[in-house]
Amino acid sequence: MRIVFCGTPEFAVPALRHLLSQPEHRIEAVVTQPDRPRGRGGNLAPSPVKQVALEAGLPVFQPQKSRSDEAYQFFQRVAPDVVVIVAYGQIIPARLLAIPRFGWINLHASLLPKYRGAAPINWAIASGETRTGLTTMRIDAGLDTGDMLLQVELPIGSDETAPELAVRMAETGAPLVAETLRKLEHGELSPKPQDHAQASLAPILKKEDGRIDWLLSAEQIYARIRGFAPWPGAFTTFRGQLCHLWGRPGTIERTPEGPGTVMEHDQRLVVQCGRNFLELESVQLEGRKRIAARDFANGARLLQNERFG
RNA sequence: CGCGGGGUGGAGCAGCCUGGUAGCUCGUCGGGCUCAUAACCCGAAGGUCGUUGGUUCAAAUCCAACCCCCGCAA
Repeated sequence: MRIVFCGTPEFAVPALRHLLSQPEHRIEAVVTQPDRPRGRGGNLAPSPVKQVALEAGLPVFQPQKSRSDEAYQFFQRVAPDVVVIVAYGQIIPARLLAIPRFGWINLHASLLPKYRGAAPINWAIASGETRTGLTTMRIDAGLDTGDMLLQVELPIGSDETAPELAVRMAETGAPLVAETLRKLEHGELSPKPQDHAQASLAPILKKEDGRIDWLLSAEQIYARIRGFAPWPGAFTTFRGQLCHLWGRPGTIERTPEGPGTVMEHDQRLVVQCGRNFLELESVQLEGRKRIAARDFANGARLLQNERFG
């Protein structure tokens, strides 16, 4: 089939590479987000998908807005059989959806209808899920509301972080996209409507999502540390400064002092949570490097009953 | 030139505003104590205070430029 591939971040790269390796498909062009400032210097950088596309010698199109006339004309002109869209980062207007004969096929990183939206991997981990999955679906006018095509499940490791899971999911998703296209072409798919009553949202992460609520249990906070890595991470406030934390739940015998209280216990630095304790592994104060919890305790001169938050 | 914080023995920090012989916690090494210990006691080593230049009798401290790290914003 003649394909236009839309995608932006690292997550979309395995799917693109996999399609490139399939002789029965021809990728006519790649659509990705405009080059954006990256890193502290704010220098413009191409998206990971764009880099791969350029290496492969594919034409690249980077519309500022997908609902522009320019974008509409682009798809009209290329007239692909199908558009594959993986983590592109823009909503596709309805008038574009009707252009390709086989429609728009999306790879979404959750077991739809759960975790619709931009950050399904992060929210699945942060919510404490033990399994998740990938779904291929037809794009419709809604946000991840289209009919489902194929689905695979994946377990979430008990200590797995979002970037780690994302790598596994991207690799698992790549062949799933190819299988979806093959069956689509041969009429072997039976699109399945989502049960909208069971839907949940995984909205794009905001900085404030990373702020730790010390009333949550240590297990819940640990899930968020893993799910919100590497950004926004899990942070709190220490002596008026932003303070990122890493750690895991620990069981200790200690008299509760109130949520957020930091204390040294048996050579370990622990923080009381709503239930149980978070045992800190490392700490990063704003303007400083990430350091081991032990080093932090040595330098900070903790006061009795001092707390985070 | 987007805004802001920071670079001090091996690690983490204080000192800088109000220049005047470098301090704290931990670690390392030696010794002691103990049934024992990441515990405790005694002692020691280890620092061109990011770099370069300037001001000064005197600079970690004041001024300028540069390098590196981080937070915010995207």
